[in-house]
Amino acid sequence: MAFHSLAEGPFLVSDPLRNRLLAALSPPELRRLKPMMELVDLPLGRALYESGRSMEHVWFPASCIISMMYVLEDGASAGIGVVGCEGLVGISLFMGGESTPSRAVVQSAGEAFRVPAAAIRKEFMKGGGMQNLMLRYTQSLITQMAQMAVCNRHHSVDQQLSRWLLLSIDRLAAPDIITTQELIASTLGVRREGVTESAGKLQKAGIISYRRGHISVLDRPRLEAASCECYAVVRRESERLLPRIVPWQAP
Amino acid sequence: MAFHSLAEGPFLVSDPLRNRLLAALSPPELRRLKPMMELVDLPLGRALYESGRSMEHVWFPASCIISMMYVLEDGASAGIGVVGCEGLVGISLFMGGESTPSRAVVQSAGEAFRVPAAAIRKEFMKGGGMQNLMLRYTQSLITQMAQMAVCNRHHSVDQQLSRWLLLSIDRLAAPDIITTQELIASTLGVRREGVTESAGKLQKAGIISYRRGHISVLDRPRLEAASCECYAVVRRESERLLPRIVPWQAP
DNA sequence: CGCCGTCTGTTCGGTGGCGAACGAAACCGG
DNA sequence: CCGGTTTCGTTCGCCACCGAACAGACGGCG
Repeated sequence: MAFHSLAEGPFLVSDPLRNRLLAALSPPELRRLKPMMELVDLPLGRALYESGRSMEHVWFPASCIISMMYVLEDGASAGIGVVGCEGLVGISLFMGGESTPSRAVVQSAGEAFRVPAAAIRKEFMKGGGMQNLMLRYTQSLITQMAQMAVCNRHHSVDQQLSRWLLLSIDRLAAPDIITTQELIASTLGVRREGVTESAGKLQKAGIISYRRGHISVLDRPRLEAASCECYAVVRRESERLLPRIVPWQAP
Repeated sequence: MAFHSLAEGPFLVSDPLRNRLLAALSPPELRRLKPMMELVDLPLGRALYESGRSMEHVWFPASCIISMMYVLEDGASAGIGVVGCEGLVGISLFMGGESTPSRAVVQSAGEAFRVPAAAIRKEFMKGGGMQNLMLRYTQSLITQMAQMAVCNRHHSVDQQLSRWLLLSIDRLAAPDIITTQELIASTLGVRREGVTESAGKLQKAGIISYRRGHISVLDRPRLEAASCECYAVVRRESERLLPRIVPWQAP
C-alpha cells in the first residue's frame, strides 16, 4: 500500500477534490480536515469495516468502489449500496450509532481518503454546511438502499447486473471496473454462475467486454436499455440531492 | 394500556407520550412542539405521502402501523420499513431532501400525531437532543431497510411473513393487527396467494389466528422460531439505538 | 518458461414463487 | 334479512434461479 502525504509534495493524485463530497466543502471546512486526511490504496476485496465492529475512520473514495453489504448467518449476502467518488463510507459515525451491522468491501480496487472518526464528528457537530451535505448524502444513500431492495425482489439477474455496472461506472467516473464475477455475485446476492451467464449475454451483444478481473463498458446507452428503472431512479435522486461537480462557492 | 398526561386536559388518548420518540424529548422541546401537534385517525390503506410529492407533515404513530414502500412503474412494490409507536414517518424533511421517491401507507389502522414540516425542521436545526434522537432513529431505520433487502433476496415467504408480524406487534405494542392479506402481500412484495398459504400454515400450527381484516398473534415464541434472523437483528439494533420506554430525563 | 491458484464457462435436475382464473365465504349497508 | 362488495381459499402450468459438480483457461509468481 502506498501513502502520499497531503501537506507537501507535487502529487496531484492526492488532491481531495477527487472526491465530490470533499470538493463541495467550504474552504475553511476542508482546511480543518486536511491535516487529518490520509490517502490509502485499497486492494480488491479488502473490508473497510465488519459488522458490529466499532469504526475508526470515515472513507472518501477517490478512484475505488466500496460495496456496503449485509451478510447472513449462513454466509449468504446482499449488497445494499454502492459508494464511489460521489460519497463516503461510515455514515453511522455521525448519525450517532458508532457502528452498524453491515460490512463494507472494496469492490473495485483504487484509492480513497480516510479521516479519523473524531475529526468528522467534531466538524459535523458544528452544524454548518458540512452537516447539511452529509445528511443529504445519507438521504441519497437511503434511496439507493430502498431501490436495491425492490430491485432484489422483482428484477432479473440481467437487469440487476446492468444496473450495478451503470451505478459503478458513474461512481468511478470511468468505464473500467477492476473486480471479479464472484464479487459481483456476492453483492447482487445471486450465484456466481448467474453473473457469468448474464455477463456473457452482455458481452455477446457487444455492450461490455471483460477479461479476468476486469470489466469494460463499451456501449452505455444499450446498457441503460438493458437495465431496469432502478438505475434511473437512483441517479435522478442523486443528482437532486448531491452537489454538482463544481467545487464549493460562497452562498 | 395506561397513559400519563403531561400537562392538563382529560383526553388521555391525546397524550403525545404514546409515541416513544415524542416521549423521549426534553420537556422544553415537547412544549414547543405541542401547540402544532394534531391527533389524526388513520384508516387502513390511506397514503400519508406519495412518491416524489412534497411532504407537509411529520407523523408520529401512536396506535397504527405505517409501511414505507417503493412502487415500480409496472405497479409491483416492496416495503422497506415498518414504522409504529417507536418512530416517525418523514425523515427526508429534516435530512434535507424535502421528498423521497417512496410511499407511506397505513398498514394497520389507528391513530398518529402529526406536526407541520416547518416546526420539525426548526426544532431539528437547533441541534439539541431532538436532532440527536432523530438521527439515531434514522440510523435504526437504515438498518431495518438493509435487513429487509437481504431478507427479500434470501428468505422464504413463510419466514418473511413471520418477521413482518413480529415487527408489527412490537411496533403496535399489541398482538392484534388490523390489516388484510392483500396489503401484507404488497409490502412483502409477493403475491396475495403466497400470503394466504403461509398464513394458513401458521394458523393451522396454532401460532396465529385471523379473520377478515384482522390477525392475532397467539404464540410469540413459536413465531420467532418460524421467522428468520432478520427480525432479531432489527430488534437488537433498535434497542441499541432508540430510547427506552421511560420518558426523558435530564442528562 | 512453466506451474498452480484463481477466475470463468457449462450442464442438469430440482423448486419456490409467479401468473391467471375461479369459487366460496365473511362483512356492510340498506 | 338480503344483495353486493371485499377478502380469503385453491388449483395448475410455468420459468427463473438455485445447488452441485466439473472442465477449461488466464495470468501472476517463482
